[in-house]
Amino acid sequence: MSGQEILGKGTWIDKLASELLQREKTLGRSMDLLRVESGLGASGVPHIGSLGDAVRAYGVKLALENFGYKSELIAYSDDLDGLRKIPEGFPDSLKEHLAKPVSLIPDPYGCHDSYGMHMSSILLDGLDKVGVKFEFRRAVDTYKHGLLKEQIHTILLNSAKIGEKISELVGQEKFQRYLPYFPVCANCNRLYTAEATEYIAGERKVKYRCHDTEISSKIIKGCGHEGEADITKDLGKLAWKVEFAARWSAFDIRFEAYGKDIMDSVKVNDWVADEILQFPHPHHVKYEMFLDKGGKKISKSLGNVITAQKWLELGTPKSILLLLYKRITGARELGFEDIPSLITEYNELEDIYFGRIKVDNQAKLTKSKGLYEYVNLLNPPKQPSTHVNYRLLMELTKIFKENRDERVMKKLLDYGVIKNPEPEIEELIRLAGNFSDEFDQQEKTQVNLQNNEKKALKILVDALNTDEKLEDIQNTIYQTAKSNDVEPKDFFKILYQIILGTSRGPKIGPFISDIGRKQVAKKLSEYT
RNA sequence: GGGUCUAUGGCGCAGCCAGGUAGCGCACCGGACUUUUAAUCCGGUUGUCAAGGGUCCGAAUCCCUUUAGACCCGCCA
Repeated sequence: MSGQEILGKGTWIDKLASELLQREKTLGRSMDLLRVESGLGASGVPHIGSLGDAVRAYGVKLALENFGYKSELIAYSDDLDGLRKIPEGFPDSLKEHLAKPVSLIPDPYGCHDSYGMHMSSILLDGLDKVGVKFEFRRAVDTYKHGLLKEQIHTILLNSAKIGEKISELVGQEKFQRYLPYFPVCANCNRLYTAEATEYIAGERKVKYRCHDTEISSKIIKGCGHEGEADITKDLGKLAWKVEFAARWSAFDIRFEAYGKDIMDSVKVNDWVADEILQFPHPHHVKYEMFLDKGGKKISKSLGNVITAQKWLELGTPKSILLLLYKRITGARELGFEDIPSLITEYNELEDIYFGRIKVDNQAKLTKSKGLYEYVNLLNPPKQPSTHVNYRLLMELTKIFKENRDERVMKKLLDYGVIKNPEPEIEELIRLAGNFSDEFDQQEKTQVNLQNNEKKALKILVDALNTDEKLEDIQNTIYQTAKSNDVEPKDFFKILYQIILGTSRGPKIGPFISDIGRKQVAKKLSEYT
């Protein structure tokens, strides 16, 4: 035992926050307000990874507050980025807007002020739904109001030095030839095509020429326009390699997480912040990308995008928060099929938190309780909720497709799993139902029947159709099979295949009563 | 070229970041219930934690080396 004390609530979030505090103390900066930042992409459909960045940053904010400091999360939409590619499922009409800042492109669905806002809103909506609070900022306003003008000025004055450093740190040489600033071409409204070559410091203007460029292995035509852009008010933006640094300095950001795909950019930006802008870079944590179940990067074109909205149709907000807070290290293969186990895991954590499950190891107990608190955004409920085994719910929702809420609830009451119908349970039934519908649409199994099996099935159909009260459907099925030379085992299997599309299922007699004898008879008769 | 992650029963994975009894699901075996199906419930078997070294009273966990796989960066963001 190292004798190390447990920090805060014992999670990686607390550890990170305390590292941050330690660092700020050493730097001697004001600690009146510790801002954390999360960058939101605005050019593609936001997926769970983008959400994760903000949710985790919010966790750090909560940890800082828990340590007694004031903190704030800035959610910054990169809506001055140019559109590089039309996302899957979006209209081709966007083509004419390629390379334009996403905040200058009209919303193809007409519901927001721009394409960029449309995309950002999807993410903001996700954050609202899981309960994350933030201050929203937009790149387009930030530049328009000249909030970064001093930083841009300093960066452009030092562009030669920066270009050299970029080459040294990450081997990229283009900024030895061009300024790390992209004006929006005054003639064609395009970004990236305008290459800035000279900074007129006295006028705070850059000279540029709009020419052809290559983005995502596609040639974007420039218009040939030559002009000057005023960095304090004309539209344009810093290149990513230096933009974070400018933002950190202007907004006084003390923490920002980043994905491993932008590791190099962060390395450069840290240097620019420290050495050029004289603003000690924020504390960082790096996380891995979410991959799909085959270990492939999640990408729109592969159709494996996991959005918060879709997730929340299938699982609880807490299942997302648990996923994102349980750990940050390690590569993650992720799919919607993880939802049931996350919900189960949450219930376990709740049991630990309320002392229903004993955990001997003190450190682990603290950590589990802490994780539970973070998943509840440090505002845990006073009472444990009613737990329903999610697997049971999925089984039940698979069986009942009509009047699902009512009938599944009734079953749960019958089984004694719950005492009273509760709205939360109703919600769980809805989610589990969506999940079943989504993942249980197995192809209509072709059931090939022998003559004797057909005959047995016909007799069973007749029996089910009579109004006579059948003492025991289970028994009837069994006897019907036996008296027609069909192995009961096979006969049951056939019934499961026809009714459920699987080769196994719940005890079939009571099950048929539940669904309704006539209804089952009708379905079975299709195969006779 | 540079960088990151991963490797744990037959299969799929958790545990690792803050060292202290190697766990879960599926599969498998046994029992209960059952009219020899199924479901459910109870119990059980399965591991040199990739290999090697180091630190430590103690390592799946921390450090170094090696092997294998995956991913990211070297357009843009």
